[in-house]
Amino acid sequence: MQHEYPGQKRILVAVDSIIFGFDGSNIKLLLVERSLKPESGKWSLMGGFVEPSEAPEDAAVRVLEERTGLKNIYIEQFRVFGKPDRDPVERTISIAYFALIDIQQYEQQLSDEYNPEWFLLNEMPEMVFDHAEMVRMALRQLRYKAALHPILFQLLPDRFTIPQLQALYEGVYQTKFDDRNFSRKLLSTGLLVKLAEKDKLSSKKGAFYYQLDQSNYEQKFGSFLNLVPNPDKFF
Amino acid sequence: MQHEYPGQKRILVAVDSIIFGFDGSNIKLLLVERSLKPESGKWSLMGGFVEPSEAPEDAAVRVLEERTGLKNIYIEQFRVFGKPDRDPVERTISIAYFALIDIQQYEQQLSDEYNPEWFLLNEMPEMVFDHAEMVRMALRQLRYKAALHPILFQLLPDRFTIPQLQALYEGVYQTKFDDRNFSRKLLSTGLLVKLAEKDKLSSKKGAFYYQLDQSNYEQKFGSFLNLVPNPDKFF
DNA sequence: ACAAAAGTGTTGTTTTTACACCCATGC
DNA sequence: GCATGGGTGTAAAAACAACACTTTTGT
Repeated sequence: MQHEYPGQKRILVAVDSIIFGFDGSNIKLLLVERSLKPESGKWSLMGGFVEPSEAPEDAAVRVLEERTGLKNIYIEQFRVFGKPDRDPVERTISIAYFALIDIQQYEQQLSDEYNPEWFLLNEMPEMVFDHAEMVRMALRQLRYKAALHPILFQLLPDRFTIPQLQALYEGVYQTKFDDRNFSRKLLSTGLLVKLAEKDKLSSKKGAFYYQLDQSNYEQKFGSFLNLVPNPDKFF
Repeated sequence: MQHEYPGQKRILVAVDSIIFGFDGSNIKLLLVERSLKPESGKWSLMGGFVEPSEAPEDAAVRVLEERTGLKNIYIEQFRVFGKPDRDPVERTISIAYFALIDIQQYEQQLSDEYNPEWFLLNEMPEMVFDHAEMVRMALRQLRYKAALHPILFQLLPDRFTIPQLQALYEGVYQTKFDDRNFSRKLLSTGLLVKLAEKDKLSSKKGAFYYQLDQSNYEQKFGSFLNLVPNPDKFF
């Protein structure tokens, strides 16, 4: 590589992805066990280095696919972690992304070459470097963003019921919402298309399946919704 | 420098700050003229490289002070721009910050060693690299964040009147707001402390000066306010 | 006295909440 | 028939928008 800006120091640039999943009842995080010294045996986010010819976002997508086999997932730049000593091996700047996936879909696509594992948020193992802080901030960001935008749909399968969606929101915010108001609020957004079929597994009456109305979804994604009462208190 | 992760390529990391100011009537951006080839003569954000021993945020603060003499200003990480070809000289990843300052205060502190100049948003000069895109996204982000959080106070002097504040909001969103509702909304936030003195320059009746209630400000900063009606339409 | 800008009052509308109640079904 | 969620109805409360009107003071 030529160094065209002389006298400047180049720095290692990594990408790390905080991968949130939902199994129908709980929010989980996908981690891998670190094999290298130091801190081998601790758990780590999915990460890798940015190659010279690739944009950071492409690197995050590539690393995710290499490590898990996952393609076409929702990913969003989140923030940079760059304290000089955050990686004791060598100064490394990390661009953190957060990713949202449907765990079912993941189980099909899964490559377990690297043995990733899902962890509940309150049962997190010891993590390398500053990854615990990254997770803390990503969760905060997820709560912030999900309070305003219909982002959590990315965690559900194509077809889902309103009670499932509510369980998801309750998992993210660790609270109970009023079922009746929640479903009415959701339906009033115009984001959902009701299907003919019902899910009969989780109740006797059965809950109708819905799908996202894709065009409304894209159009309304930018605007502020209010699916979460008193969101402030969660940050 | 030792390369402890062998086989990985290191990359230049820069910081660039989008500096918003308010002169009492208009929002402006502070730019400098680029002296180096290529693209010399075009205008550039305040930027510089991250040193090996410094955190990116510290670099942004340092560069800002070196270039403008400004200290203690509001700065916030915004996003990373990292396309491989964004800087034609050499592959460089830029961490963009946005900064908010009171132009009056700036004029006192100003070091004009680098001849920075203020530009109106609709009179922007040709800019280097991808800086025009950075500005576009920063403005969007400013509008987004200011619709939810009382961030624009950073652009005003310590003491300010409600009509001044309204002019600022109207500048940011390029709209007129209803004066009467705006002031009532603001006062109801509990963020303001009324002072005894009035500003008699801009009207006959005179408008009372206010100050931020610092403790309420910090406490309520995280929660969602609603000073901007229909904010959606601005993104 | 008049104009001009500041800021308060009033009212109708919309949004949000809280909670009662009915619905569909498997057992 | 009865227990178990799913979902709709309703009414009170809160937030919001629109706009009339009063207040202050320089000329």
